[in-house]
Amino acid sequence: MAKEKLLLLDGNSLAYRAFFALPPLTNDSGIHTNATYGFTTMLQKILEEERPTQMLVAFDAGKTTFRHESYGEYKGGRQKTPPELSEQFPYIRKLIDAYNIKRYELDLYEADDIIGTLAKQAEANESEVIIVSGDKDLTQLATDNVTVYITRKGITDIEKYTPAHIEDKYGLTPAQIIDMKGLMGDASDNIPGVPGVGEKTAIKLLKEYGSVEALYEAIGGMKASKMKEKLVANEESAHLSKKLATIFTEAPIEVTLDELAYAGPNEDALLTVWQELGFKSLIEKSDMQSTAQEQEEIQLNIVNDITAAMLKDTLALHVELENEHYHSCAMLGIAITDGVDAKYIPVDVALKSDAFKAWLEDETKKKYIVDSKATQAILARYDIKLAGVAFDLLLASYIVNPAISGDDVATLAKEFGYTNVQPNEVIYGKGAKWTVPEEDVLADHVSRKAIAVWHLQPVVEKKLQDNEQYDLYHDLELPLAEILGAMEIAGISVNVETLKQMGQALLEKLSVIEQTIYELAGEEFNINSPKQLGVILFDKLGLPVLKKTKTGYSTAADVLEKLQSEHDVVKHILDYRQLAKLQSTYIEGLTKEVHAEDSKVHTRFQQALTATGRLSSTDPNLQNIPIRLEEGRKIRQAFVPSKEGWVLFAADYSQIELRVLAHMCQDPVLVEAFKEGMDIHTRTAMDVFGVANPDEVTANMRRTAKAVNFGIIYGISDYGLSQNLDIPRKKAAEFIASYLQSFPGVQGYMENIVADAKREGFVTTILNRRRYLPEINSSNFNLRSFAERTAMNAPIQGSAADIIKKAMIDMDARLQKEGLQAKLLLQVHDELIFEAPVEEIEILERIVPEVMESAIELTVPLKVDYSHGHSWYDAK
DNA sequence: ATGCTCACG
DNA sequence: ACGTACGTGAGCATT
Repeated sequence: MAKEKLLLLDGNSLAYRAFFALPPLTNDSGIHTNATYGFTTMLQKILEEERPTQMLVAFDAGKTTFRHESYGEYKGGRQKTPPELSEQFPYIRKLIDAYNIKRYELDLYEADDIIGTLAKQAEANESEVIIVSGDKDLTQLATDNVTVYITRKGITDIEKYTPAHIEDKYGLTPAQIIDMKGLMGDASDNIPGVPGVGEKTAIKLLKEYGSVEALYEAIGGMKASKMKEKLVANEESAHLSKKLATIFTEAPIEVTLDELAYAGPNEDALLTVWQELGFKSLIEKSDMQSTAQEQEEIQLNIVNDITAAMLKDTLALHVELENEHYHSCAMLGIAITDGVDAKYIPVDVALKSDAFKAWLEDETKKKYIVDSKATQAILARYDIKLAGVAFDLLLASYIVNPAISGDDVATLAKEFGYTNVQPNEVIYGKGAKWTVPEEDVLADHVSRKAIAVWHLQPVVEKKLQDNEQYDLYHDLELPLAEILGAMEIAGISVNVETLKQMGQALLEKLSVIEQTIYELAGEEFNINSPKQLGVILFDKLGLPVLKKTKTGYSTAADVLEKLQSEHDVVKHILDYRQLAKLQSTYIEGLTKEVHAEDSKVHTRFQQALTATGRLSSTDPNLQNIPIRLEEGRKIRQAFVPSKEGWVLFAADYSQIELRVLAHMCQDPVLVEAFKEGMDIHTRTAMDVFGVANPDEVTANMRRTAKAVNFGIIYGISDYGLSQNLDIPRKKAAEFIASYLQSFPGVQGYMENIVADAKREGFVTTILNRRRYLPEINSSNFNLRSFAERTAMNAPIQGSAADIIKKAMIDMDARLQKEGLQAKLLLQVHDELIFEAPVEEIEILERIVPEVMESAIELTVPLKVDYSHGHSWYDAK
């Protein structure tokens, strides 16, 4: 018989966890759903990952348990279960039933005891057992066959406690967890323990004595101390606490293991509960949606001949593509609609119609499109210059809420309550199963997309108007899409030969370093594998473990840097890492992206992706080409102008984010510093360190001040700063306090922006871009803190993005007005890269800074630095 | 598919 | 006490 795998869930604990981890969601009928939703997602994930053969969810029974007999105050002083949670328990039971999972509760016993008892029985049967709970007490049950999963931060993130993990984490055996509880107590269960003994002390004592009993036997020999006094005075409490914390594994349960067989959910029942609770995303994700998503009939003609009458003044247009790589992929089909009926135009029919091409290029013929940039780019490959874009669903949705994910029309449409279009996955399948369907199915799908766009245009534009974001969408993002399209289509030339030579040199260097590492390590292994590297460094060579990841030892650069003095191999590994990154990502990866026809790379700028309003760049990412280290920076020598006699011209904003901050907070010292053109990090150092004269600021003071400035932009935390500067957290906290005292305007801004976010649920940028922060009022400290830091950072990063986007639009207009050949090629968050005939450099040096600096007027000046050269490397 | 690491602003 | 800097994308190893 195949080995059984038993999954035991602590129902109460997980429901509580889910309730407090998630914001207070409600469904359409006003029922709270955060606990049910969290519980469901956790369950889905664990079912998917573990595929158990047996399952049970245990619940606590009534108020009193056998523990109350020995200790009346057990779980005393607990806050009453919030009513918002109580109302969800019936649904959780319903959900469990719909999954066909056994649930069980037993009078006088807690869920822990049921779980402990069953785990023990199953282990005797040689089953594999997994226990899932939010309560670390359960870890005492871990054995070689029983793993305890404890949720951490949220509910789907799980820490797996095996005996080895417990040894690693606490230096204790699972059984000693009970002793630990006995000594330190547990406030949430009102278990007293020994006052004054916390986790650290408890572990120390247990490492020395082994158990509570052994400790008290040996206590006579312990040298006199405050701690000894406390231990002696509370001996009884320690023994009682240990008893209370001990999970009872002999509970008189009436279920047997054979009753726990799990064979999957009752899909109909589950779907019904999900619908009742309003779990739309889960319904959509599951395979059960076919029953859920009824599609209405549409009017559709497949046309073989395009007539003038079809090409109206305003139409929704959808060009369906094979995949997202619109610079290289094929078109699958085209649809147009005026909302009444749809016309599906096969690609070959469209391409041979001059009337259709003329319509596409006619500025006065208005088009409503999902993704105008993709459409512009694909048509450009057939020498068609798309004009007259009057609506872009992707951009409009993104401005309404940048968190709206995905570029699939169905996903976007659903956000606005329109469901009469299927997700791509349903039509094409995904992964290896992807196929283009029969023409009638394809025609229907593509037409539905066009119809969706037509219907959504007024809906989404209205929403933009209501939010006072129409201008941002219409005057900034929409024209920017066309400019980005032109940049992508233009591409940037890459000298493949240069890359190839660099690659050769790198390979030689790498193989030398590789051999050195093997020699120093005493064996060959895969240096690229953090797992294997960890074994070599920390097990074999015995280096101290300073940081761990979820899955093992951390071998990140900041850790290795601290280990350099411990062993010679570390330095070589750092070198290897640096060069290997260059080789794989920037030599090999980039080379693969160069188009053979024109020797250029054509990135795609994602305009509707980031949470803050920034762009991102893919295939290849041209926004993370190395610059900080010289070896990497040389990669930029391969980026060259596309024509003889041309050069690359680069212009970047100096300190744009800090200037934005100065503008928004109006702190007098910060504003003054920028107005006077001071070095801002030096100025900050003067204030933080209380130095009156810039000359007295040392390099180290400036470096610290710079880190503090970054911290301010990111939403400061003492821990973050301490990590960055590798200083004690206390020291970091002092720097921050000193900063905020010197710049009270900044402090006020930070406080206000967080308060605004808590009230409104979102923060905004200079041009009224929004970022919603649903977790800002969470009772979960981590979620809330993250949202608070985001509230501080998003307006700064987002406003900087607004500014450079506006500058790109102004710059495009200016280049046209001046009749220049210069072309904008790239944007890298705070810099613009052009190529131009060398004769135009003089004029660019005048107009580029002028346009960029006046893109949006702030109360502090914007400053732009610029340079040019025969490669991107030389434009420095 | 996911986690780790590392490249950029 | 909690457990962290903000925003991205790509390659590799591993499951």
